[in-house]
Amino acid sequence: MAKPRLPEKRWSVQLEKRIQEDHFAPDAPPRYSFNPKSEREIFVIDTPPPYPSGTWHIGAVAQYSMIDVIARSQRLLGKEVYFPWGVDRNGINIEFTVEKNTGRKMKTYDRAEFIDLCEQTIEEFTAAMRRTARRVGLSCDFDREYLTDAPDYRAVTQSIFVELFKKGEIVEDLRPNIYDPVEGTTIADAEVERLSRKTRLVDVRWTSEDGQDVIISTTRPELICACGIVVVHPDDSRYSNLVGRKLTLPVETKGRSTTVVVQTHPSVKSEFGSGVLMVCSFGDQNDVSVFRELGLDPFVAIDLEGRMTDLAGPYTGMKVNEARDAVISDLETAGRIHSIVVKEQEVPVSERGKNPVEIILLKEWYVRQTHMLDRVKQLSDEIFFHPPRNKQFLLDWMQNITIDWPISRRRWYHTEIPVWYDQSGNRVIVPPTGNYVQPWRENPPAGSEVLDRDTRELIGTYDELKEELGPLTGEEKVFDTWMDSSNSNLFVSGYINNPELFERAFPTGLRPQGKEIVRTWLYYTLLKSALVLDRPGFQHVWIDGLGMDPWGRKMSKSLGNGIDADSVIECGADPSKTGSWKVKGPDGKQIALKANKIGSECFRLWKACEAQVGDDFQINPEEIEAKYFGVLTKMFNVARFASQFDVPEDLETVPDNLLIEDRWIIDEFNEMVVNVNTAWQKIDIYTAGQAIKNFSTGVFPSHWLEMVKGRLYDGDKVAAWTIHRIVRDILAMFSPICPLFSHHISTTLYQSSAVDIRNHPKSIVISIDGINTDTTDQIVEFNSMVWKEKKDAGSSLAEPISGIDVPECLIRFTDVLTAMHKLNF
RNA sequence: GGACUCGUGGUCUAGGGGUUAUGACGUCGCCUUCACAUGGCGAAGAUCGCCAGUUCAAAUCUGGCCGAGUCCA
Repeated sequence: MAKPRLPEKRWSVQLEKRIQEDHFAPDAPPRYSFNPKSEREIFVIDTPPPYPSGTWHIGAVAQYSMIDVIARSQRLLGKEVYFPWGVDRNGINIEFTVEKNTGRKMKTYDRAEFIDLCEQTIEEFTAAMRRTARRVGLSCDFDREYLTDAPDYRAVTQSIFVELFKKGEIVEDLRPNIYDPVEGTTIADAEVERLSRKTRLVDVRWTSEDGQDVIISTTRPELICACGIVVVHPDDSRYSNLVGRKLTLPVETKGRSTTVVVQTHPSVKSEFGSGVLMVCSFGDQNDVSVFRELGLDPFVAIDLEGRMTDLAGPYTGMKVNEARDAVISDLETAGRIHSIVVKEQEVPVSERGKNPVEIILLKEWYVRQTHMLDRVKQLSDEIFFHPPRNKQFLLDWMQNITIDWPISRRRWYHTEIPVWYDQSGNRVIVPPTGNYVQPWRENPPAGSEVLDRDTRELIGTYDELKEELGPLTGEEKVFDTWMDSSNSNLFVSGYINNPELFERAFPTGLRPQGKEIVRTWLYYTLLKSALVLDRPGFQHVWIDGLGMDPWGRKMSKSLGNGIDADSVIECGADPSKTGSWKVKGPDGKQIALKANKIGSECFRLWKACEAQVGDDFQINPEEIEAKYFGVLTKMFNVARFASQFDVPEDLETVPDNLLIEDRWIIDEFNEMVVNVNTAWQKIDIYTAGQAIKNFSTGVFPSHWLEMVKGRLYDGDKVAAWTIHRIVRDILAMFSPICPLFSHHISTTLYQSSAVDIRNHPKSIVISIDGINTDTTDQIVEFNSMVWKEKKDAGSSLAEPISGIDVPECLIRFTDVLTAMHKLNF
């Protein structure tokens, strides 16, 4: 046997790691940089900028590798791909981390000092994330890294804010807001989640003006002071005599009427409690909508610190929980408690802080959205969704939207709202486009404009009016981080910073993301693109499922079923470093999973071939190794086998003396090429992966290779051409899925890297005379039959056999099959 | 409580009115060492979650139920 040019006997994670390190070495050529001036079709991917929190969830890494597969396959199709590397660094998470690390609450710090601490901390996390990104072979343009907390990014967020403010799409208003009293900030609907808690459902006896007793159930007795009305269901005959009567509030209050009137409302559930509902400003979203519907004036019962206001009379100044206890005990003393039941209740809490939220009247900034929902939906009809059914998540969410998007937050490590107020408070100053400003610590830059605060009418330039504005007050509030994130497509496509590129790149080529953030990231982005440009934000939206534990449950700390990304990627990176995972199963028992070798290429191959886009996928390292490491080994061995035969100088020109078996395998290969190419164009990773895997580990080595071994060993140039042409092209098509693997083999065998190829392999033009759609099945069937015969006869495959005829349908393959099996007649 | 998605051999998966229901992993038996035991041949293993309906015909369509998951109230 000639010496194979691939010296390694097999694919290994050690080898993978060496290739990876070379590939991303500081002095390695920049293979993946984006050229905005390129003549090629521009394809911008609006990658989800990960939030550096210390660990990168394995499901997210899997998803990110698939985005890389898309980026690489689009390059292979000849497009100029911009696969940005962005990091999302704004937000309350890092503030919490700093608070936890230092044991000090944010508001005890000097603002500038706290911001510096956040920046340092997030930079450490970011560095780890950059390493992992390269380790899994992401072909991002790392040199153009963008950070959402950097001045250039924040400038875009602020500029878009100013633009929308001038257009009247952003307004300031006093409205009920969801508020986290512990963290002291407003949050949006999308940031609320529900936790199950034990709550006391208190049945309180109220009395009407004519002396009737009425039982009203409530979990929020401390809010009786904010009760604006009592309602019953219009069909509830038990209470029809009450409607229109007045009830006396059962607790002491201050500065308000001591009675409320009873009315009917269809939202009341008659079977809940006594069927009588007190509506307070604001116990929950239903209260908000009833208040709005009936045109009631809300009472302010809870202040920004989460304490009761003067309205609560004797309870003024108490925290909500204290007030609840006090009210219950006073009601008890007054004999007004009918009963108390402890119930499981779902309590709305803030997603980040897990604190029970309150609804509070606050002056905040809003992006108007309720008037845009139809338009956003229309525009989204122009976008291709992958898979189409996942569009439903977006539609469902949009159907639930009833209020505008509150965007101001009372936090610090976020993009500042770029507004100053003049002395009178009637005029605002906003910066010119492209500036990043921090109003809490600086004055407006030159070129700022002065606008009427209500009408947004331009009054003049800041430079002219400086003197008459009086001392300015800078806005202290900041933006919801989704205000930054929802610009990501505009930012990466060149909006504001590169108009020439933007012209060509928008709507952004692709938004890939997980389905769990459809209601936030995707929706807000589409809303922004609609408000700013009245255009769809994307050409394609690719919505993937979530990575689950081996039993199909969400991975979470509380379940103890998490699997760390690094442990899978580094599994087998040196022989002593095998993987073992202790995971809590559904029955609560610890289960140990073990694997010897996985690595990033195997991990990527698994995700590409295992899960259709959009479905949740179970992550089980044992299975990844068992099912996919062997595929890499097989493909590696095929290439290694080929590498012992000289590579023809011209792999482009098709030899005119191909034998029938060569033309047959080329015909099979051609079919695969077409399938893979079509799949890449449709952003269908699964189909492409399956097609490549099946051909490369199936009929190609098992049948064709066995047929032509003899010719190859005899130095047949035509067989060598065929094997090298096919292997070379397979590597190109495979490079999006396993780039390091393909890169290594292709550079070793063909002196040029598969990952640099910018045109998809084409079908090889040949005559298919003598080959039809059944040929492959017939060959497989015949070969299997002969192998079985030999096995049954107890002879080795290398031994001759007699008594077998080549069937009529394969008559043109007689020579090759006879030689292959050593058939004697 | 609601919406959406999903239930196909032990595990994962394809298919989507008529097929001997696809393939992979695993299991079992046999073989082999000339690229590859990371290989080859073969076997066992599925009433396609349950029930009803539509139809000449249902894993596939419809409805209900059960189970899982995600999201929401």
